[in-house]
This record gives sequence, structure tokens and C-alpha cells, in this order.
Amino acid sequence: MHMGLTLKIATYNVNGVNGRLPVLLRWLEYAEPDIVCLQELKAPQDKFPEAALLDAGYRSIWHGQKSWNGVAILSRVGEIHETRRGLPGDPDDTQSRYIEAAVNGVLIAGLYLPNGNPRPGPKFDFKLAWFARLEQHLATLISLDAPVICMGDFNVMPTELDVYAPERWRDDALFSPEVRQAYARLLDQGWCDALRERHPDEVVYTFWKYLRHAFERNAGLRIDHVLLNPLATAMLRDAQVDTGVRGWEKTSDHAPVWIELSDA
DNA sequence: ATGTCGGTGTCGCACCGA
Repeated sequence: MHMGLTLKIATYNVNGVNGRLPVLLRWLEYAEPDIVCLQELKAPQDKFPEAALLDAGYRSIWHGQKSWNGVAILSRVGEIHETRRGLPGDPDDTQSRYIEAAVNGVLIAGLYLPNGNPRPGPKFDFKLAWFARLEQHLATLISLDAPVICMGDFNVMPTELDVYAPERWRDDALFSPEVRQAYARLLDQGWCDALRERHPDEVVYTFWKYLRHAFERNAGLRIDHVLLNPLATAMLRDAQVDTGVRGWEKTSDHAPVWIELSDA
């Protein structure tokens, strides 16, 4: 990162990048993020709206997949130097859930962690295995001599404060002890949960189901997270959720989350 | 259990995953 620079970096689970394109473009214009990670593209590799995003001022790299998953990194502040797509450790994992790139002197890791329901079951086992691979990989990134930002839909509520009705989520794959412990181990590695760092005691949600007017009732969850290595943590100036976006027409069930980093 | 989306397949309504 260059001296005197401020970067606004965001993550947004769009829940279908093509069905959601008008909302995505509207949010980019409204929020003016410099770097963005997207999840749940739900688009094959050749159906990503590269041209529309270029028109909006963003270049992109993406890892698409038919029907499900899919992650992307957008930048309006220079080239995106891809360093990795897919987590190491399982050659049989074909799901597009991880993408990583160097942009403007910072390393960006964008991820979409498996949902894992129903628990118990093979999907839950896959979630734990994926989490273990993430843990291993992030251990290799935390001490890099550059700010590292690992962000996305983790499908984990880290604490009771992050769930509108904790008792109803006890057995769910998003709130199970194994998964919360895995998230806590990332923090133990030294990663800083940026949103919680800036809002220690506040109820902050990033996701509300479409069902039963969850947003209107603020029956939400905090499952989209921004993790910072120590160098990035020292530059953290702000972290917020664009909650209003969740109230827009034809919106995603997630709201965008962003941070501001500055070396000034 | 509830009930709401996008994407996909087979064709105008079913299913799946979330």
C-alpha cells in the first residue's frame, strides 16, 4: 500500500450476480468501494457480467460455477494479480469458493464457506474439512509483509451476540460448537474480526432471511466477516454494514460489509 | 414447520440449495 492512501474494501454475497446485477451496480455507485469480494455468483464462468462491471469502472477476476457458489474480486484501483483460486488440500474439491489476489499492495482473499446443513451429515463434514483447509492456508498468510484482508460469507455466527435468537440456532451448522470453535481458532492465529473490533458491544447483522419479514423484524445474523492480519489491523479506520441495501427492491438476503484502511 | 428467493430443467411450473 502506498503512503497516504485510503482504501475502501467490501464484501457482498450477491445471491446471483446476474439476477442481482441492477442492485449490484446501484450499490457500487452508492458506496464507491475500491475493492470488492463477491460471493454466490450462481453463474457459469462465461456468464459473468464482466462488461457491465467494466462500464461501471471495475475490472474483475472470478471463479464461476453452474447453479451454485462462485466468487469474484473487483477493483477500481488498479490491476488484480491473481495469486490463487481454490483452497489447497483437496484435489477433489471442485466447488468455486475461494479466490485470492494482490491489488494495490494489499492481499485480498475472498471466500464463500460451505453452509453445512443439515447437521450432522456429509455436507456438515465437508464444511468442517473446508474450514480446516482454510485454517491451514490462512496460517501461511497472516505474517506476510503486507496488509492481508480475508473476507466473505463464512456461514458462521461467532457468538450469541451475532444471532437474533441463539436458542433456535443451537443445532444449526452455522452456529454449532465445532464451527464456532474453528472460527475462534482463526482469531487465535491473530486475525482481527474488523466489524466486531469497531463495534464491540453492538448488535450488527449482515444477513436476514427472505422469510417472514426477517429484515423488518431485524431477525438477522452476522455471518459475513472481514478478517485482518496485524499489518492491516493497524490501518483499520472504519468497518460498517450497508444495512439499507437489504431494504432495496430485488435485493440479496445479505447486506454489503465494508472496511476502510489508511496508512495516514 | 414456516415460507422466499435465484438458477436450472422442462417448457410455464417443478425442484434444489440457502
